Amino acid sequence: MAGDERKLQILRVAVSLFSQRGFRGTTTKEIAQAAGVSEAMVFRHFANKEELYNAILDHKACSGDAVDPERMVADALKKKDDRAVFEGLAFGALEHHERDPEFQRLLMYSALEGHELAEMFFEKFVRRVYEFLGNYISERQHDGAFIKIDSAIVVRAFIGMIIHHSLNNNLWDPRRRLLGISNKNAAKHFTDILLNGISSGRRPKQASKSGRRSNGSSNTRKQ
Amino acid sequence: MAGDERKLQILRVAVSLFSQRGFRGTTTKEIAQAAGVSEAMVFRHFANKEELYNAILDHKACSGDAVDPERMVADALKKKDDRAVFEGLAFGALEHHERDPEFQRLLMYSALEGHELAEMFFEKFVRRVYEFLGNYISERQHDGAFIKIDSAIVVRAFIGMIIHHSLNNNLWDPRRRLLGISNKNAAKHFTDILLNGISSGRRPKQASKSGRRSNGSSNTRKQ
DNA sequence: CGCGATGGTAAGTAAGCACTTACTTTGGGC
DNA sequence: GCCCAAAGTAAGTGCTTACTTACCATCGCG
Repeated sequence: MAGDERKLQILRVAVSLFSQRGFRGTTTKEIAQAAGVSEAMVFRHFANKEELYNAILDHKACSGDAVDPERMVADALKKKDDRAVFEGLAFGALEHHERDPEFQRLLMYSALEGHELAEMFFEKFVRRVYEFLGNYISERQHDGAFIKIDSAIVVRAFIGMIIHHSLNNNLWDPRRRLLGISNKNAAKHFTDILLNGISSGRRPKQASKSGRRSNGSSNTRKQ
Repeated sequence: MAGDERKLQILRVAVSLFSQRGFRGTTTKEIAQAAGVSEAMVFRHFANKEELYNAILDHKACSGDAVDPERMVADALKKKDDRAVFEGLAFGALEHHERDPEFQRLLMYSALEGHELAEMFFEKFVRRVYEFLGNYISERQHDGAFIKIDSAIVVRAFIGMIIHHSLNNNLWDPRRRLLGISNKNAAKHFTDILLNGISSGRRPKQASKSGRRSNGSSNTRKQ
């Protein structure tokens, strides 16, 4: 196998293991075994374990995975289609986390263990979401569409619903014992709550066509 | 130092270290040193590292820390004072997480590392919150006070705002770069958004006395 | 053919790990 | 004052860890 090929393969295997067990909990031997090579090969491609971990950063940033949430809802932003903005962001994030659950674990471990990866993600991603979404909300407040409230609080509330839901699905309750709904439904209902929560004036009380028999332990399953 | 005293001290030190570095990342030597005793003493009181970790469970459950969120807002529930119910829960949780930030880290590590502690917390705490809060919401929907929507989704949305906010304060953004508000304000605004979001009929558009100059990067500091 | 760059390994090494053993100190009751 | 249990330790044990060294194998190329 060619050098660069092997290097990438080791990195991918490492990402998977680091996301499962964290940096401290993953041994270089495990990584080598999972990649089907000897430990020495790992250290030929990466000077040490730390460098292997840091290489994830560049890989995740450079490879196609880098999502730009602002561009994802760019036209909705231009059209001031609030529902499309928030639901689009929510759905995009939920789908992303479902497709790549490893990444969320990796980030959580990274934050807990205090690695650069978490800090970088925060700076390059989270911060920007707060900025552009906060600005959009401010704009709509100026339009009189939203009530007056610190836009950062609104962003936190909305991101909170989404991230917490993903964290539940990926980490705490993967069997969906508490709540099992499709990402589309989740995005829709979170958006409903938020937009109703911050919209000013008369609101188009939605017909609740998906309003459900609502007892506390209902467990909507998708499909 | 008496046996039980020392045992408790070792346990407390262990909780602190486990919360900082996780189970795998904490060595028994470190625990012993932090407790000011030799490693052998740790193993006199706890058969092995795993048992020491599991002892945290009993300790956290038995000691006064065990909060019953349902009882905390019991009279608000009885009076059907929606605002008091949600704001009380939010404020209680936020204060608890601020006073004992170790616990949230411990839980996150526990969930990632797949320990019993996380599972137990989920079963004994999270599940019950979803149940009683879900039931309350269903009741209020039946009263016609809230719109029709799966109550579990509402619970998830609200818990999401709170937990995500605490997680930001404790883990991702302890310096409050994105949002620095008092727990009281956070609880109030999250409750505003949620109650506006799910209340049916005419709503008492709150006067927004605390509505703030709202630009995207505002950074309200408490005090 | 030869030969050097490249992909790969077996077998280390020193430090660190959870856990043990064999021993010393201490303090309260008779 | 003596005794013994309980509190405490120094110095291991065997295993694992991150990382190294010294060596093979295969291939393209003159």
